[in-house]
Amino acid sequence: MSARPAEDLVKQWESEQALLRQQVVEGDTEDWQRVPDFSGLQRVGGVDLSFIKGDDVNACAQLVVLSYPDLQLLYEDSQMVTLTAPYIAGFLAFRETPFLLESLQRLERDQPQLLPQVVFVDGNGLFHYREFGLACHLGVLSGLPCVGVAKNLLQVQGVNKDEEHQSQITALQKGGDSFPLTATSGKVLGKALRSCNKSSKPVYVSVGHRISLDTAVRLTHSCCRYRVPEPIRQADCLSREYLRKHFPAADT
DNA sequence: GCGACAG
DNA sequence: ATCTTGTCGC
Repeated sequence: MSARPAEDLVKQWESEQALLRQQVVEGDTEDWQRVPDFSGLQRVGGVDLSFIKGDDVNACAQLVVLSYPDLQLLYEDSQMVTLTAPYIAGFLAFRETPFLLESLQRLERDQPQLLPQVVFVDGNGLFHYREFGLACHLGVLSGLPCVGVAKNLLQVQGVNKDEEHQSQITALQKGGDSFPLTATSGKVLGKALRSCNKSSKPVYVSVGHRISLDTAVRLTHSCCRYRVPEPIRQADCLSREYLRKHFPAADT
């Protein structure tokens, strides 16, 4: 009698995205975002989830807060969580957001003075099928400025990884160079950024919430020691470390 | 059937 | 996301 479960779920999720989408603030809202050296910015956050091999249900949700501009670790929180929602492209937020939000809420409860002034999210923001990726979702629900940084290009709204895209990547000569990811509509949904001199493979930056695209790109570059911005990289490293420690490889 | 598919 | 160490190159 019932339709395939995923179909109804996806429709429900689509309408929820459309509703929350209206709450995204696409521009700069903070004073530090408007000055060249980001003076006034002292804490940047990063979130990530790591999984145990062969297990897509149990994961470690990680939050880190780093000092800015030194990028030293000020706070870290690892929490094992049980994921219920499936991963469906375009709906990553429904799988991950609840647990990332809980991490931020624990911090607000226990050490509110350490709350980050901006959060880097592993995934896209407005650069998304319906312009509402994980970074927007977490931004709206937390109310915090968020930046989406994806390691792989999502082919959406007319943005393709074709020869044109490849040649644009080749033209990125040094860290900080970027080019726009423009939708068929003409709207710039994000930017491909060469985040440091060493890596020729760009990262894909887009607005999550309460920040402009240009500011997001500039800030991302300023937080990169390696290809992936330090807050996300630290969150990734620490969550994997946590899993290694608490769930050692179950070999013979 | 083929290709795409953030994490 | 994860499977995977050393290795070739700058």
